[in-house]
Amino acid sequence: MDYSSLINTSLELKIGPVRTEASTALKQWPLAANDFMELEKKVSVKQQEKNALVEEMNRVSAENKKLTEVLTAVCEKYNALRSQVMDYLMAKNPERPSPGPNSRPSRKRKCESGNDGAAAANGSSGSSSTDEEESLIKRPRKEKITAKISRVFVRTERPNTGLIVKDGYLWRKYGQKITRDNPCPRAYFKCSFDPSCPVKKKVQRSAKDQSVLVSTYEGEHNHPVLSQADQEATDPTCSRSVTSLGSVPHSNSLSSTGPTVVALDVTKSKRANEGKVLPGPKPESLELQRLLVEQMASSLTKDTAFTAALAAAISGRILH
DNA sequence: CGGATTTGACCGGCGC
DNA sequence: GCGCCGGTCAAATCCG
Repeated sequence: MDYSSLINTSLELKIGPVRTEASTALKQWPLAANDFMELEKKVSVKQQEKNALVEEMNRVSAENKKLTEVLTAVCEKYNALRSQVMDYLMAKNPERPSPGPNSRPSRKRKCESGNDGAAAANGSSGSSSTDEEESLIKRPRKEKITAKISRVFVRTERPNTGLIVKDGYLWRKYGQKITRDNPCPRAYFKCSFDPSCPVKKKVQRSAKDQSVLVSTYEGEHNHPVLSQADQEATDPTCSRSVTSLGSVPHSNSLSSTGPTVVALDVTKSKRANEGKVLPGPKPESLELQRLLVEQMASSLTKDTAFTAALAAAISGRILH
């Protein structure tokens, strides 16, 4: 990305005309010739400074370009490494996350860690016969649910729209809870399209960035995604792009080896509630460009040499 | 009036 | 064994 092409570095300082004015003045008032000679020298010095500034700006632009490339590479490597670590941890200790001083936040039900949902049902084996019947009913379902876990990040522009992630399926909210590590409530959804569908969904705003909704899918749908007509009947704001998003729990879920992290950004969608998979770097690059322009403008205004040249150009134009 | 949502209570796993 | 915490249930409430 060449920022120099984005910024007009010439700034149209009109230094040239100042020199011609000085030459004309020389002819008209010979007594002031020495003063104008000095002025001419100063103008040429300013011109050199301007060239140096342009050169410096080009150099900084090239440096920024290199840094952006390095940052992109680092991000890619980080994501790859992170998924490898997750795979390794889950393969090494599938029942529980690795213990440690920070293990407290990960103290969750086993079913969330992606494997042992039957343990919860087995825990009630010592109770009454009705409980046993319940656990017999619940056990196979839980085993199914914990088969696949996927996680989806959805950025939303409207923080007050609630914990609704349009993904092409029908969900019924059955609970909401405020968790310890996040001030935002977590909503629990079941698939309501088919009562026998074992899929569950948890939606919670990210603690770090509350514009990001984190939805965690557990299990696999035993029915196809809603048709476009069905989606529009249930939610008129749904669009074709939502249909593609609806396949996320299938296409991005992993086996019990670990969760998948998918970054989705709907801020660029025409409608706020649309979900759309977008390549990450593009909006970031635009933001980076804007930031760079602002920083360059800021540094230029702080540069006394530049402001002096600018003042000379303006005064020359006014005198002219 | 029926389905969806809300919300407080309850259950069970887990760490201490 | 106790208390904390996440997950689920179910009655109450809302809404079209």
